[in-house]
Amino acid sequence: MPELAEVAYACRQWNPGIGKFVKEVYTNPNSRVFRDLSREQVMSELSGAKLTSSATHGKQMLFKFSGNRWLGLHLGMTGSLHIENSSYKHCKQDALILLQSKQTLIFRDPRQFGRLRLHTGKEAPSWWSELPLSMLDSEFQSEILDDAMKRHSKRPVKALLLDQRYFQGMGNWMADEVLWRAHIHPAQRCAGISSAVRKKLFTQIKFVANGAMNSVGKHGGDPPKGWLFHVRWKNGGFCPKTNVPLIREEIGGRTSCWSPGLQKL
DNA sequence: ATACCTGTTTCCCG
DNA sequence: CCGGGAAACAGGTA
Repeated sequence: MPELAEVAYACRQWNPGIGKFVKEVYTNPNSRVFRDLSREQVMSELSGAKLTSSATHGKQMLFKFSGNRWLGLHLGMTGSLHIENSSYKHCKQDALILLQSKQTLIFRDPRQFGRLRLHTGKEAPSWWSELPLSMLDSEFQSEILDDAMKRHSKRPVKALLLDQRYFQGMGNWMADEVLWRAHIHPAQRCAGISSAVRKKLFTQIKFVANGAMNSVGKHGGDPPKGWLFHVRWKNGGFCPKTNVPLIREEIGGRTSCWSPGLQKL
């Protein structure tokens, strides 16, 4: 379930492995997550290396190993990280396994939309250091939203929110949550949004990003009670604010859920 | 059997 | 060159 806060939580699953050496590496020869690199290189570079730190930025993860090795990891649609004891036997969906003396670190991804990257160097790779500002950063301010909306004036606002160039870590459920709170219809074109409504939108982007980190990001469970999240997954849900039946429809290429009346075109 | 899916990249169009 | 949208990727689940 990998959006901003779920990625942060997933990343922490490997924390018990920090400071420990990797004895052995398993790579699944059939997994597409290796499409940008060679499995042989992953095995040779990570075998014997010590995991020294981990970090996330939006949906991206970066693990640092001794010997100036770096492993970039993206969970895609169905990726997940796990930790098991050292007698763990891999299953079909496991893409990468780092075997340590006391535990096994697992990257599992049945649908294989995730991806791995390798980098060697004193500094983190440029694709990481050049990522757009995080929504959680105090420097993430409304000008970013204003500029994006100006540039993409014809796009439905829902599609803009999902654009990782501007909103690192925003995913489908977060975007629906934000628009529901800001009372904006997901199909609304950016050009049709007033600066007053834009302000509300920015406030809710920050609120949902921070709120998700403080709930999902901490314990890995669901967001707080009352969030749209709990009722948006399937047809038949009701708006937590107005108790009116919700609408689900594809907008901007993704299933969107909104509350008619509250969010009008 | 069929439809659906918490993401990203690539390709095509204007 | 750009912005915008659809298709493709793949397999588990309902």
